[in-house]
Amino acid sequence: MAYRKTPAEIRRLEAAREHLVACATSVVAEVGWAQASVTAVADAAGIAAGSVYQHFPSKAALAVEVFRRAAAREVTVIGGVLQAEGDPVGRLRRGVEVFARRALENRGLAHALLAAPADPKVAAERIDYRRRYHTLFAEVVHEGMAAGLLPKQNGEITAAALTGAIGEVLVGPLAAHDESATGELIAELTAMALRCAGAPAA
Amino acid sequence: MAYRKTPAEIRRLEAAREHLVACATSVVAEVGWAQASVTAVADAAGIAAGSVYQHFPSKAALAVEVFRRAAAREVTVIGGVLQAEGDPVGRLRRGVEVFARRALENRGLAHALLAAPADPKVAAERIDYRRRYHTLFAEVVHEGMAAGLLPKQNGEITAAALTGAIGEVLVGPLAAHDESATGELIAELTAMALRCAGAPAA
DNA sequence: GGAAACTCTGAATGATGGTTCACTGCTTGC
DNA sequence: GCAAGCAGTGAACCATCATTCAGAGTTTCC
Repeated sequence: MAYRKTPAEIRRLEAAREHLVACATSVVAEVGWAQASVTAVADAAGIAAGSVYQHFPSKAALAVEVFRRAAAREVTVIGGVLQAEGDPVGRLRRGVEVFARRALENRGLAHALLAAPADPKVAAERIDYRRRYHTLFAEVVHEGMAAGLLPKQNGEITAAALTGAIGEVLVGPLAAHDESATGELIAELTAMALRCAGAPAA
Repeated sequence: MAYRKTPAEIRRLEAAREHLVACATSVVAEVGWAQASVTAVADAAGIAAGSVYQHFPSKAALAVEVFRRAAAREVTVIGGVLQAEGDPVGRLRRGVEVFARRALENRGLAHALLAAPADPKVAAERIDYRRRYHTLFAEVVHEGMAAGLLPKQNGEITAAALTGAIGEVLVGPLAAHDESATGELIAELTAMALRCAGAPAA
């Protein structure tokens, strides 16, 4: 017993891991999952390729961690908005707006989360990620129906539709490089979402 | 000049190519793009792996051909429905219905076209495929607005939203193996699509 | 029948990129 | 200072497939 990790050493290792995850996230946001090789990620973090395997058992595990962190951040934010106090329809509108704004502000990452080609493990995470949005939207839709603000409908289907609709509308602008007409885009997107859920026109 | 393809030989080669495309389509529908190796496809067609390269310069070229054929069939059918005579809203409803019914009747292929992980060349085709739906939906929405049946809106955004919404709603059931409640699914899906475009409730 | 030109075969080739590992150098506890 | 044990390195290793190619089998035309 001539070696035992001191607290400072543990902190240093954890920091290195965090740094790796952060750098990997940047690389993925910039070049997508397919181009984010272990070498590229390691280079970005300033370490050797082999060192990645001191923090993660495989490339897939690192990729999953990157996805989960980013996905959790988004879901938390949107969940907070959708589950706030007050009018369900207003919350839905605001949720869509925040979703779109955040995506357009961090396009690379949004594209990686929503649409960029990814290996199977990450694709599985993405399904889960979308399911979480389904759940959140379904809740609001159900509350809206209960409050008599939305017509009778299958909340789960509407929720899935909202997820898909918002994603598809944003994917084009996310891939494009011009930032024109963001305001109009968001206005039209929220209007569409409200119609989709059956909210009466303002 | 001691050899020149006879018409029968040309026909035989074309048939072989068609057969290869058909078998490749089946394989892709069954196991997805990622698992459809050249060997697997060649085996399914009853030829050697090397023979694939007499009909296509690369695996990617074959994959693109498979995608294009299947995509063109779907777009043609849905286009026919959406561009028929009569009430734009009715055509939209019917288009969504036909889309969903066909997808649920050929789940493997629908999944391959809509969602299954694919290599870049195929992914690019998929973007084009979805753009064709955008165009078709946008036309109907514009006609609906012109006829005063739909409220003022950005037709392109609604069209993209419809594409994404329908895809997302179907992807779950497409992956699942139970065929329960197909009727209700289609009914709810069409109702959602009409709300999304702003058609007044029936 | 036979030479030329083609199709078909499937094992060898090659490229890619994740993973390993022998080695270097640092940290720990005595 | 020193022995033990760990973190970090990066070149070698390895697995996976798409792709090639030399040879075998067919078809064509004289």
